[in-house]
Amino acid sequence: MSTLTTTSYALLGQLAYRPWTAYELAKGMAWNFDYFWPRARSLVYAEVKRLADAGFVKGEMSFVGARSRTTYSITSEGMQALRQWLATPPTVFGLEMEALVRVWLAGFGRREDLLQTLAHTQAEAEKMLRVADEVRAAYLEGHAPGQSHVHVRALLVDFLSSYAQLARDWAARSQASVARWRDIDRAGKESAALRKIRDAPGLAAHPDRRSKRPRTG
Amino acid sequence: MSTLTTTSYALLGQLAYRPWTAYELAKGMAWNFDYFWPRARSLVYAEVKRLADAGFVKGEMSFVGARSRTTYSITSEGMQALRQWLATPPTVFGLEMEALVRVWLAGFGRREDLLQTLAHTQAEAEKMLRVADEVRAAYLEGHAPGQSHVHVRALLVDFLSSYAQLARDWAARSQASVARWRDIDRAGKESAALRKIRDAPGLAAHPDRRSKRPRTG
DNA sequence: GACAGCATGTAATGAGTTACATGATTAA
DNA sequence: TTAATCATGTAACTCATTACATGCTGTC
Repeated sequence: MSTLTTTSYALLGQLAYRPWTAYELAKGMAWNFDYFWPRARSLVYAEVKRLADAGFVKGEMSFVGARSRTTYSITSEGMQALRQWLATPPTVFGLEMEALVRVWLAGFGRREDLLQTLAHTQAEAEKMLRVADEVRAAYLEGHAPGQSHVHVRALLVDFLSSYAQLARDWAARSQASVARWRDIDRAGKESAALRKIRDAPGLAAHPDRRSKRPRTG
Repeated sequence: MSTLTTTSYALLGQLAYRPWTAYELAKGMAWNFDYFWPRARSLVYAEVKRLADAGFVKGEMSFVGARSRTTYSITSEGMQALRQWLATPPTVFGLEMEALVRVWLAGFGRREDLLQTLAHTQAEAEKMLRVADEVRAAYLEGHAPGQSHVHVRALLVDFLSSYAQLARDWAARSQASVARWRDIDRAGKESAALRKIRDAPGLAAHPDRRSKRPRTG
């Protein structure tokens, strides 16, 4: 066990609250991290075993009928490792968004393909907003699973809701643009494109871009 | 060669413009896709070879001194595969953002660790905004590498700039919140957190949330 | 008593990364 | 002529995924 991965720390973090069975951990990974650190269920089983080998968690075996089940809890070494990691700077900053790859390549496909991609993105973003609504309601009503950490979870909710809204709005306005095209070719679309590029947010603050401005194109 | 990956299609897409050497392809991957489909340089060499084995691209070997160099170009089968893929629905929608994992776990670390994570995120987002500024300037001046596809690239620029702005603004306002804390514990921070959660965007449109509203908390 | 769904994993495989190696080119 | 940088890969490894296997539990 040379170094732990971000996934390892996500698991350690869940175990820092209380002991979980492997199955519960897998469910928790999906519920808590899927929108910003998605991992397959089966990886959890393997990873928590690595953590046990390294002494950061310990597993207690019990039985359900003839079947064994392991409940894991964090050790003090595990807590220490978690605390140390939290003090290091983050490494990964980025998206992984296939839809954007498709947009980059859109010129080689059909206009309808692009519209489909955008519609799909909008639908996914709206699903995310609905999930966010439920999570927000749970916190506001005081019975969210992470209620004891509301003050930090609020930062997450803020980011994820804002992101989902951004994705939805972008998909919607992009669909509106593309819907006005009659094909995927460039001809006759440059000036609108350049206007969009000019109006995109830059490093300087643009408090009310996209507001009505004199049409000078 | 059973199935191609998104990375394969990203490469095919670059080759759809013109032939490239493996080195140029690797540079292009970094330049064009790093912000939404980041992949290691070495993967490009392996992947383009797979594409050649499958007949989707063909490589032409030449020499620079004693050293060989391969220039790849797309075949008609490759173009066809690309077009077909563009007609399928996208699969992946999501972030992969370590910083958010750290926020989720922040309660187990120190307040300064959280501030560091947020500052790092803000710096990265600002770097991204600077890059976006350069890209936008290149398009507006008419000499961007992808100028012939401005009309679709404008959609990308729109998304990425908006995303970078979102990340920066979130990091900034979150730092402001956390700066007001004296420790990482929950005590005394609930009501502000709940206010933040309530004000986060939901499925319904909130055109001017976060505007001044009567303080009733 | 069977069928659906929950629970608990293992096996095989692959996509992707880091580290290494080394030739060519350019500037000091 | 050395050092830095650009160019062109290969090798070893691991993180992660998909597919499979199988036991338990409730219900019709």
